[in-house]
Amino acid sequence: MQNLLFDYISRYISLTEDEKSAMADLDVFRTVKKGTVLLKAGQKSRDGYFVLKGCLRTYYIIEGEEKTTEFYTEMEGVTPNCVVTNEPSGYYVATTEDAIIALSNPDMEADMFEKFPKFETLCRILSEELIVKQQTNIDDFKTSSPEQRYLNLLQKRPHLIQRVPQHQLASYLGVKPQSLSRLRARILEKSKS
Amino acid sequence: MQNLLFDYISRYISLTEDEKSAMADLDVFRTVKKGTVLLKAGQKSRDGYFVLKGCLRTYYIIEGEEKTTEFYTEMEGVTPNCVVTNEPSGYYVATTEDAIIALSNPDMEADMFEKFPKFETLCRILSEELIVKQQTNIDDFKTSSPEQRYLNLLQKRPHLIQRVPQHQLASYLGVKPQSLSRLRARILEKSKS
DNA sequence: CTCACTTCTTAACTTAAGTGAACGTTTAAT
DNA sequence: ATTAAACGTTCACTTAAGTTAAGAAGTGAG
Repeated sequence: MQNLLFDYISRYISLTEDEKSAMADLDVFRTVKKGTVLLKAGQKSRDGYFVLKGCLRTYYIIEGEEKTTEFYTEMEGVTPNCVVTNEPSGYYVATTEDAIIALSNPDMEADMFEKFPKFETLCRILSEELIVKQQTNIDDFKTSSPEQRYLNLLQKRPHLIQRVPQHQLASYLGVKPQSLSRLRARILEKSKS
Repeated sequence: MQNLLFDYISRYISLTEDEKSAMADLDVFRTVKKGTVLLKAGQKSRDGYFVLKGCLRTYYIIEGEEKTTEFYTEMEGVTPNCVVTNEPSGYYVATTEDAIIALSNPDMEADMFEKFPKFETLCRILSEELIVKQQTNIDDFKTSSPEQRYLNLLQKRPHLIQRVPQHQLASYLGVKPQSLSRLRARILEKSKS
């Protein structure tokens, strides 16, 4: 597990043995069973989650209905709004599979930043990269129809379609499960002719 | 202008006179006429834009149609994807009004980070904040209908509706101009009864 | 192993957005 | 000032998503 994380970080900055052992001392890894809710809407938490294995899902409950807004798989991380704003979380975070995650929190980060300024650079770079990814994401969503979004997902994250329940996927695509079924049937129909 | 920017930054970190004058030396301010395209899709640029006055719009041209994805007004900034990824820009950036903006670019930032590490902290904090804002944004969009989005906008950025042409607003809300007209008529009808 | 529950799909009907067109109004260019 | 272009609204029609309901398939708890 350690190595997965080190390899990931090494893509951005080089790590000395000192830095690696400081990270190891933090004891950040957790194994989490499928279906575990890590954070509930309305709660405050200081924890960010980085997925080493498995899948996390963020969702809202609006008028009794779950609205899935994102899936996080290997080498992706979530920092819930509450960690940054110190207000109650807007959404739930749960595992959709058995998972291994790394936890982070602002205090831990501040410590690391002080000891190893390099980590702050890492975080800045990761943040900037994430901003671009998020922007691309929202732009793709805004500029395409549910059908296009599904085809897009099929291209960009084909594994997701296998890995997560259809009704969560539907909600993620911004439609009802029935519409996702229909939309897939429609696509299949087109590809025949 | 300087002071607007300093005041904004002071919300996050305190600035010494040294730091202020280093910033002043950068000569970042530009006045831009309404309708100016600052960046075209397909181009590479190293410039980020921070709006001091006026309004910027980002949009795609997809199958000959403009798709507006965001408006940036006072004290909001855009860093086009190309600045971070060094790939061609996905979208256009243009002014919708006469504007005063501050330019930034990675080289300038790197210089400042070296001289004043405080600025890297500032950028990290701003980035983290932006990530949360973006997430909230996309979540709101995903979990609501065009009508709800319009009502939401009416609450959160009422000025935008006055400031910006309807067809750009429609596109921003994910519908055609005709649908925005209809949707507004529908809302008006409801509020009567 | 069975029963209950969740999930996925299909169908018929309703509602809202897309499309194409018309028309009056505003804006911009010459 | 005139004229063309762009803009916003309305309408009739088409298409796709929401809703409600039903049934088949898969899953899990006891």
